Amino acid sequence: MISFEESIATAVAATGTFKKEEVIPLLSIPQETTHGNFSLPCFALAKTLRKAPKIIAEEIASQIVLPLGLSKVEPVNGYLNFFIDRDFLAQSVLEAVAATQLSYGHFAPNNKTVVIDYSSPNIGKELAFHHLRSTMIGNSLARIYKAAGYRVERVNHLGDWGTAFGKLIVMYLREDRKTDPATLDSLTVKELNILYSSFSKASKEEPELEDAARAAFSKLETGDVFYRTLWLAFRAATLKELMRIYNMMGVSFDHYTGESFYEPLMPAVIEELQQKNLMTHSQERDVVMLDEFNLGPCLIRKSDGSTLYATRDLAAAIYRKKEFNFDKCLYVVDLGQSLHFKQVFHVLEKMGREWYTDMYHIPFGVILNQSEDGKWEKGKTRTGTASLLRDVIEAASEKILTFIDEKNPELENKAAVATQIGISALTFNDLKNRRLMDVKFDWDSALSFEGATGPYVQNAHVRLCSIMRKAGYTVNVADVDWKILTDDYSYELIKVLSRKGDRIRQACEIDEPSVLAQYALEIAEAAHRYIHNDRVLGSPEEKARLFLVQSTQVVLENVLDLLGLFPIRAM
RNA sequence: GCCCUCAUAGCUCAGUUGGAUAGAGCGCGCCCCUCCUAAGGGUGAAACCUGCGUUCGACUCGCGGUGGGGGUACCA
Repeated sequence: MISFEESIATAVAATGTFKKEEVIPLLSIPQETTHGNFSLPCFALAKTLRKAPKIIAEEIASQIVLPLGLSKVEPVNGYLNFFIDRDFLAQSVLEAVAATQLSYGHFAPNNKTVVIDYSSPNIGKELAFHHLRSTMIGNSLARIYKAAGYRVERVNHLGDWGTAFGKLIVMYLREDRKTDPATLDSLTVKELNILYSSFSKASKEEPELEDAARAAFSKLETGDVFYRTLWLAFRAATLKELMRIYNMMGVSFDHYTGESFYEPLMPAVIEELQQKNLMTHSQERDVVMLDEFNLGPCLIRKSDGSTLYATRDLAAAIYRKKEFNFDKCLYVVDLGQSLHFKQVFHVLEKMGREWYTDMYHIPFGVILNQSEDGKWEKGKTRTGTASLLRDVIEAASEKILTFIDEKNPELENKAAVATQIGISALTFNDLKNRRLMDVKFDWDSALSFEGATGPYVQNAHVRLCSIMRKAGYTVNVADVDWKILTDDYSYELIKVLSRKGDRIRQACEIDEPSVLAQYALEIAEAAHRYIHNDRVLGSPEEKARLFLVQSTQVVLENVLDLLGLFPIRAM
């Protein structure tokens, strides 16, 4: 199918004014309905043609031969406004939806591979609310990239290696806990979390504990069997809880390759750095200097010889390139780590890995918590200022359940649906704004489900499903009279549906799920308005209108899915 | 100090890649359930941090301020 933009461009070019390739980037979609579907500003030509834009627009309008599907063109104040035939638009959009269903607006495979690293929580700590961001942004990006034609490798780069484990080990042994298999097997994240905070507290009194932790990690890294047993137990306990939450959220990964996975690969990295003469010894540590990029040094090895996360990220990047031969590799990590990624990418550059330009840090704003003196600052798991993810999910689900009891007490599987709506609400709240925006967390707004929220979008989907259910039959494309779908409400809704492909492309280009979240709101809004104004069941226009309802439902269902929201059918 | 990032209505945010009269939600004022889920629809008041610059045209791009947040060698 030839796009409207293209046929307009061809027609305009035929008048001998604009060149065809000049037109498409200039075409915009006016916000005013009275300005048509596409608008071409003619100001750019004023200089070369030595004419007023107003005159140019009028001349083109009088000479142009309208392509198929356009009903009129109108010159106004130097703009050229194009109007699409309403029934032509209805037919071309809805036929495409009918033919492609959930994959309407998706792109053909492009033979490119993208690796997306997201969620990547630290083992030994409970998931805090801020982990929702990386998890859901990454989850949505993975779905968006797939829709855009990419092969996607979803990687959970678990933080299961590093000094943190030294801390846990030190604390565990210091508290003289049992280390028999049964006890280790029944460990919970909660206990580990407490162990963590006790370490932080204790190390304030005894700073030498920090050294003990580093030593313990060093011992772990050099292969101490007993320490490794403890480490495995800590890891397993966390993973169990992690999987429970991921399942509940509908999130999954192709690879759970944590930092420890790269442990055997690190000596090669260090050797290469040495061979290429990139590593220098400074302040007792092994570093790569990055002065030429106006950056501080990248730390490769501590004074006791153990590695840091930059070392492991280098090994991981090299491994991923070899394993997946990616065209892009994304790191969905908060903006506080942008320096770290800049350093890692530049070290790769210095190592001669020319694919370092395919590595992208996809930063997002941090969750801010209000402290007692009223200032907003980054929450800390350690000090307990950050809320736990499972607590927030639980509170959201509970609140939704009271809604259901009030509005639709007969609903089946109330509790399960409430959880799905609750999680979707939190997810949507996280995705609806540009990812770089900081999020000020407070319980009231996190649990506010009125207005532009997940439940609003889900409700639109539910109402569409409800109409379809009550109709009891589905309409075939061949039986639709397109002329019926030309009133203002149908037309506005169809226009929204027609933009799906554009939105997917844009969301993918700028790695921004909020593009689709805003789009979901647009669909929901147009759908709510449509079914409020155009009665479907029992009306003379029932067939055509029901077909529009079906089409809208399919489009919305997939958009919800691309965002990682549950497209529920009853609430 | 240096680096990154954000600034639009009372509050929380959109703004189609530089285009015409800057849009929503919450809150505030009204209206609409004998009507497919009122978790809805309609309607009113209300805004581009500041100064230069680029441009036919700037909320959007560039430079300088101001304010919030984050980062800045052995945590991740």
